[in-house]
Amino acid sequence: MSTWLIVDANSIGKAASQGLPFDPSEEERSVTAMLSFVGSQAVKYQATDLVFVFTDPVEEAYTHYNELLLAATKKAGIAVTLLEKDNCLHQLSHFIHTESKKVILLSNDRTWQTLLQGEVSLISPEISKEEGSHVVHLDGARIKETLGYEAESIPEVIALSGILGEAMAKSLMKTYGSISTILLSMEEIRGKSPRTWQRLLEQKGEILAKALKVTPEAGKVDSGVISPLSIDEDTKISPEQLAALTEGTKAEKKLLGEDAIYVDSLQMFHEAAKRFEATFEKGTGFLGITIETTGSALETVCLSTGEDTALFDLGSKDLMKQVKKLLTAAVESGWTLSFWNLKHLLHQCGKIAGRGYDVLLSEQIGDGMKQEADGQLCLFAMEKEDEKENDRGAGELLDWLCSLEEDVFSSEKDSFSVTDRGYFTGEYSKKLSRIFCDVSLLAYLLMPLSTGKDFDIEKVAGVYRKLELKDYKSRFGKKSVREVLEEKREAYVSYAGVRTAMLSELPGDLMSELKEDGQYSLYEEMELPLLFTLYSMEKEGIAMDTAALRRYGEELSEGILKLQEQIYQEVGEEFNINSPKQLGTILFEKLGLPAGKKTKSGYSTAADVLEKLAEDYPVVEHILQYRTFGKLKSTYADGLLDCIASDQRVHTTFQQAVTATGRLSSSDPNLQNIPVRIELGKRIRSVFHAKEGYVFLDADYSQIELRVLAHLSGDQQLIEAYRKDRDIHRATAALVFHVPFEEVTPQQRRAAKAVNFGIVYGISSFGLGQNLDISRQQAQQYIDDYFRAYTRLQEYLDELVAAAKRDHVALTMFGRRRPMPELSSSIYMQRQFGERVAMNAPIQGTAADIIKIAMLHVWQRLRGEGLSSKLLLQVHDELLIETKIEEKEQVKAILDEEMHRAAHLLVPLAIDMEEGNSWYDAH
DNA sequence: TCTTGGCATTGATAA
DNA sequence: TATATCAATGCCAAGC
Repeated sequence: MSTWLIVDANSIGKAASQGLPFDPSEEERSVTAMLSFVGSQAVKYQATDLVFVFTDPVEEAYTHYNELLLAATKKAGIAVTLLEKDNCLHQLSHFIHTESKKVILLSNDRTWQTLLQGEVSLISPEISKEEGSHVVHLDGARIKETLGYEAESIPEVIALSGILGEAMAKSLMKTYGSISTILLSMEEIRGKSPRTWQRLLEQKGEILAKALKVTPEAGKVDSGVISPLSIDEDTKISPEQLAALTEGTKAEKKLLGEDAIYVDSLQMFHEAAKRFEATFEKGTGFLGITIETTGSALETVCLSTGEDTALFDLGSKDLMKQVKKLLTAAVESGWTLSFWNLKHLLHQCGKIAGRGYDVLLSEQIGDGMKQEADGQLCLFAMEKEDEKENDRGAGELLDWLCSLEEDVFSSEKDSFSVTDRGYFTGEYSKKLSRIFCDVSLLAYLLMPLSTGKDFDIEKVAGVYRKLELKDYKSRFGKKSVREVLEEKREAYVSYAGVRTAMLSELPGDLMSELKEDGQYSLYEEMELPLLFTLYSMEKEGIAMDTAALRRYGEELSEGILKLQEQIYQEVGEEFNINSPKQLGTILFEKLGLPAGKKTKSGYSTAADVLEKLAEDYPVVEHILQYRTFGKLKSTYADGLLDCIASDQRVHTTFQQAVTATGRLSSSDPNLQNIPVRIELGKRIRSVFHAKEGYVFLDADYSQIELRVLAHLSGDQQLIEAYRKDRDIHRATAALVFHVPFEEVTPQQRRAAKAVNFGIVYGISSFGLGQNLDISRQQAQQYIDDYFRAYTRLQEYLDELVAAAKRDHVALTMFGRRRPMPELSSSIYMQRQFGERVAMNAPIQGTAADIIKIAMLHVWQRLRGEGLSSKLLLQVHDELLIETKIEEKEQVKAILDEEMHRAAHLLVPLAIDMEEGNSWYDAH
């Protein structure tokens, strides 16, 4: 028996144009996508004949869409039939009965459900909150089990839905089975839901009429004559037509989830692998890889070349080996592997395989990973269960990834060099980028202001592919990968397929954008190689003296307790000192202290306010001390204790795609804000120590931002001061206050230093006044004097603002871009903010670029020269190296050379270097 | 009622 | 009403 596929062009067209996956504004693409979807269904069900039916009249809003569709189907030589809207069900029903064919209906119109019986089945593409876009397949035999009521009840359900809403209609029908039974049980319904009862009562007649209208018999009476579906012999689908149908754009096909093939046996894998290998041979491109994990095991690997997508269930070690083999083949054929966040992948593989650094605390892993399941990171979702050792070959994948990187490095260990642009280029980074692509870094360079939720793969696809994709959370809610795999396998395949397809397709788009922006070399030569440096730094971690940290915490606890007692006594009651609200009430109402600033919700109790009161009121001094102690205890003593892994080291995460200026940031824990200014806090640094046989070398750039500013502005006075290696703040004070260099008072130097900082941040007299606690006028005077001394600086800063206003972007020396939307704001304050940012971003960003270059060179030389000393931390202008004692002089020389030559400026780059057994001693 | 998530406040770093 | 971060605590509203 031949199989006919009858497509309800109106309803499917509507779904395609309004229900998304597709952009409604791009009707042509929607048509292509829809045709490809229909084609895929035709292939899937081996349809021999295909016919599009349009009901007449066509709804106004979709006229244009339908015209396009009509044209496209005609072009493809596919039969098109116009049905009368009022009796289309009847026409179809007639056709089905007279022709006795196997019929597959493709429609989103629920009234078509009434046609289901025998060999007739219905396919409806749907989009739901739970499952995203998916396909529902119904046939006569399965109606009861799927819907919960008999086929003949369908017209009644549809009629009821119009009055009571779909959910209520279905539930009533499941309970009572038919409208007549429902009407007989009115009293019972009245008890459960009076509103439903009332509506039923009011619209009884309406319901019955509606139900009649949606039966296949409807229309018969009116039209009398049935216009049959006349279908010519030449409507048979040729292979060419099918090929044309399934063309569509690749991404769109992925969206429908019909292209992804779920592979769960070794044999099927081999078949898929053959296809992939054939694709690899065709040429070069990108191969997207996403991997999902559950518990401590890899769960699935999804691969996509953009043309072909497959999801592999990692049920056995053998399969993992096969994946590796496949990837190797891809790399050997010149394919680039693209990952969303490669550093994260390396870490996860390491953890799963039980190597690298140990899992921190198991609870933390669970919680941390769950967040990522919400869609921030494409590659992993992991949950807290099943912590037992379960290596499904993940170690092998890790080995393989690392060996690729290792190969690249070792073969080129002497070839890197510093170019005239001042930063690293060379075969190394080119080879790296040939093998690896990190999409999160590409996206970051293009959109450095994006954060958190709007920085996941679905959103990036939205921006660069104009596709509206659902992320994990909106498709599967809070369900874990494992649950989803068990319950909604098809939906998951579709989800994974889309993401992976995007992963293989986005790099091209993003890279050409970057090339236009002039940022591509920043990616290839700086950010991508840095990824491996950061990975090894994180993996290395830094040793902690746990016992000492615990003692430190206990010491603080005692201090806190004492201060607390004292404060309660002085105030005369107990309250929560940590609550600014309660504290404000106590200080400014009960005790009647003079209130300073205010916040949105009451009195400000910030340190600068309290400090002014501390002299006169001892209790305020105690509160300030309490705050200090509390901060040190909760954030540093307790906080760090929670982060110590079983190797007695803490492994921070360096965020490479967070800041607007290009700096790195550090989290879990943040090791870039360990106290240093006050002695009590600085003591924490003695807990960070070098391991046996090693010593810390700590090098930091001296005033790198001001030096960058001197270079960029070309101000002769400032450049001279640095070339003569003078105390810059003192020199500034001498110029500003018109006194000889030797006679500058500490007070004057302090003021000059504050102005120097202020300049870097984008100066304002108010801000400077705040910082120095002087009047705004006084501060303005300082600024005027300052610019009189450094004449070129003011011009330069003005130029920066002007350029940013003109181009809507601020640039660093190395071409890193920081978009400047603030400057176009209609709000005065926003624009002011924008102006300061326009001055600060190039300076801070250039400094960030320079230290990244230095890091890369230092790290590469440490490895290249076969040393066992390891780079551990970067704190914006500082590098910390755990140095093997025998290697100390060599490492010192490396640090000195590479940090100096990271950039060639008009002023020297000065560094300070110290050594010690702990971070305390070395800084 | 109890838990959870988001916002505000505060303070640590670059120095 | 100075640039860039991360994290802890408290508070309050939403949701179960």
